[in-house]
Amino acid sequence: MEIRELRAFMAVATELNFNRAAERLNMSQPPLTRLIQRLEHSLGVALFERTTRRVRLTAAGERLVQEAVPFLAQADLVARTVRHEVADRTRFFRLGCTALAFHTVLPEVLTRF
Amino acid sequence: MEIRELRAFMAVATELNFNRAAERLNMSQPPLTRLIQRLEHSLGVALFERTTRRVRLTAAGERLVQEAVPFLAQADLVARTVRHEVADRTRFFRLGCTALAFHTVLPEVLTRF
DNA sequence: TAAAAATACTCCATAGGTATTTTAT
DNA sequence: ATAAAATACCTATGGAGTATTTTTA
Repeated sequence: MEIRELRAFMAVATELNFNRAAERLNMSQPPLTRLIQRLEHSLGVALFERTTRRVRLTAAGERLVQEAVPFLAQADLVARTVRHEVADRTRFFRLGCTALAFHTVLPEVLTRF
Repeated sequence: MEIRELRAFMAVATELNFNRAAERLNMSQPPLTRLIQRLEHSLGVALFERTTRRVRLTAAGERLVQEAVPFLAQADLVARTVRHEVADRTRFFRLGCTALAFHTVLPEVLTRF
């Protein structure tokens, strides 16, 4: 189970149509079908009941919708949190020096960081 | 950011050594290095400070450890929950029939499910 | 008969492995 | 000098696309 697969799953669960979901995901329908098949295989569970006319969620699929929404939200939060950690900790500063120092003292000083 | 990458990250964060982490993950060291590089790139953040002698977590890396542990636990929970949904709903039964019915009535009955 | 999912098939990207290089102690 | 991460390179797996087939309402 990968995050990418869950995003694809949510697109299909929302549209209940593989073609439209694929378009929304900027991919074509066959790869999306295989992505969902792979997810179903890795979970050992059918997520959709599909005929060529209708796509419906199975009970397991309904449950996954409930689980995936907060889970994907948490995934976004994790990424944002880590990025912010850097923003909070990184401080920029400018360092000026004379033309002479530029190729004498400066290189040596910089190697210490 | 993918779940697989986070698992690899946790292995390195735990071992603080790419070779041992790779072994633990049943892969070789170079692909692991690239996996971590990809994760760092997708987050836009350095997670480790590495020299050839020492691997240390950056501030962002420390933060990701804190985030990844419960996140991966939730990922496992999601998968288990979905699988259980099926276990709870799926009921097996045996269906016997005569040799004659096997190729007369039975096929037609089964097509209704 | 038409709309939509699945499959077949091809191609390319990328993941993984082995060998090598680089680097810090 | 050595241990360990990074890089180069190659191969093969698998991911994406196009075209086609299948299916059911």
